[in-house]
Parts: sequence; structure tokens; C-alpha cells
Amino acid sequence: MAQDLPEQARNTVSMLGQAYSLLGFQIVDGVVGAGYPQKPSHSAVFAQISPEGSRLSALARGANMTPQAMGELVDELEELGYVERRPDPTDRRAKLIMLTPRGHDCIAAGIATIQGIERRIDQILGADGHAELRRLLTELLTNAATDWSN
Amino acid sequence: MAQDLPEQARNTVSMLGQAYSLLGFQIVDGVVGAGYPQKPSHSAVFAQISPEGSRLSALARGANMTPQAMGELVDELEELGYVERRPDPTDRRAKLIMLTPRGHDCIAAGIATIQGIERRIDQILGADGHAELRRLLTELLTNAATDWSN
DNA sequence: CACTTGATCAAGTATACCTGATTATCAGGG
DNA sequence: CCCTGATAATCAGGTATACTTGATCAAGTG
Repeated sequence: MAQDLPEQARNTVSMLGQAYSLLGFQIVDGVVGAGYPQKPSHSAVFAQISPEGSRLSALARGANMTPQAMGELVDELEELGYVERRPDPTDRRAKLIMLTPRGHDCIAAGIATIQGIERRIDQILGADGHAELRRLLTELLTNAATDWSN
Repeated sequence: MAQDLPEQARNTVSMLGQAYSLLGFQIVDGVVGAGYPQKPSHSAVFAQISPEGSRLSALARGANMTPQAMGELVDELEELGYVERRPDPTDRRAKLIMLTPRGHDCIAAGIATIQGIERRIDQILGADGHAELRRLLTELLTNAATDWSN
């Protein structure tokens, strides 16, 4: 983004971006470091997949992308052993994408990593500071997303 | 990133990311909307270029990329009329990348857009809330960047 | 004079998507 | 009951972004 134009040394948006990229990369690093290789784009699958299995087309809609693009992500995750395609018993055209045990482990590693980062934020800001940060972000997201008419 | 793994509905990192992308896109939109077309990657130049002109190699180092890649960005900005290459009087190998008047206007539009967004944040969070958000982010960036030993 | 530095030409890589076309299957109307 | 049209997946190829490495050449430096 154009977040870091000069003479505007530290604006809020730029700080948000820095904080996000600093902490966000640690999530991927943490999960990969725990022995679960993956690409950032794979989270579009992990974030949505249901325990009972999800259809490719449903995942694609939810991630706002084409079924073809989602199919590629699922191909990669299948090769990594995180998901498998099973025939949908209710529709022979469809397949259900389901997490394998290893896929569940990968998600668990992701959650553990995130919790570690949240604890670290607690240490830096204090529990109160962290709660306040979350409150402010929630308020910002709620209002900036809706009435952006000014 | 893997920010949005399930059962972790709203973690802090994910909120930071959402806030950043929500507001960050508005910066590019604002500048482009003001009549200054550009790509997000161009900010790597605008953020660094000095009023007296900067060398390509210096810009590349500062943006942590190769001189070739930076050269391409400068090519594009030159074609858009934001910068020009002038021979460096102190070294005939080098050229100084300098902002044109239109380049200065573009930066001014960026600053104006950012200030508009900052005012909007003031409206949503109140001046005190905004100040508190910035304080928390600063603290987070300072400490998370340095001792990440824990 | 060898070596380094500054810029640039040319081509390649990785990521994250897209459109188009094909095939199998399903759901509703005549 | 079959034909039409929509839907599910997938094969194949394309596009945009943001870089990279390699090679060349002029100009400065010890």
C-alpha cells in the first residue's frame, strides 16, 4: 500500500500493517516450524472446512474465488496429506473435502501458535492493554466496514 | 496468513490484518481516485525518495530489493510522470531519481488521503481512543520486533 | 590496471489467481 | 421417461504482481 509516504512518518494504518505482517508471519513460521508445511493461501481452506466435509464449490464460494482456484489449493493440501476427497453420498457429482488426522493436527498446531502469540501480546501490553487493543480494533472494524460515507 | 483458523474466531492478529487491509486499500483508492494512478509497489519509491534526488541503488537497498527490480518501479513512475532520471553530477555512472512537480502532487494526495483516514479513525474511536490505539501499537511494535526470544 | 560500483538489458520464478471447455450428474417439465 | 438446463468437478491454459538471477558496459577507486 501507499502507507508509508514520507513526512507522515508513523501513521496509524502503517502501524497496523507493520504489526500484522510482523505477527502474521510468525503464525506461518510457527505452523511450518512445527512440521506442517503449508502456503499462506491454504488458510482459505483450513478456515472454512467443516468437520463433516465441505464441497469444493462451497469452499470456493466462501473464499470468494473460482472452484478451479480452490481445486488447486485442495490438490496441494491433499498431496501434503491434510485433506482427502471422498464421494458425496448425497450427490454423485460432488465430492466432500475432509480433514485427515494430520489435517486436524495441522489446525491444532495453528491454534497453538496463535495462542502463543496472544500470550506474547499479553506480556507486552498487559492483559488490560491487550483487551483494550482488541476492543478498539473491534470498534474500528465494525464502524469502518459499515458507514464509510463520512 | 493462517490468521483465520477455525475455533479461534477472532484472534488479535486476524483483527490487525483485517483493519490493515480495510484501511490500506482506502489509501490506494484515495490517491488513485484523486487522479494519481499507481500500483501498491510504487510506495517503495515514494516512501524513500529524497528531495535532492536518490540513486537507484540507494533506493533498492532501502527497499530491500535488487537494483533491477527498483529500476522497473522507477521506469513505471517515470512513465506516469512522477519522477525523472537526471545524471548525477558527482558520478557519471549514477543517475539521480527526482520527483517531478506531479510526483510531489501525488505524495500530497497520499498524505491528504491518510489524514482523511486518520480523521475518520478519530471519529470512530474518539481522539483518546485513537491515541490509545497508537500507543498500544507502538508498544507492540517496539517489543515484538526486538526481544522475540520468549 | 585490476577491481568494484551503478545502471540496465534480458530472461526466469513464485504466488495467487483467472477464463474457457469438457464431462458427469441431478432436478423439473412435457 | 426422457430431454433440457443447471450444477459439480476438473483439465488446460492464461494473466497480473512482484520480485529474482545472469550478463553487459561504462565509470570510478586504490
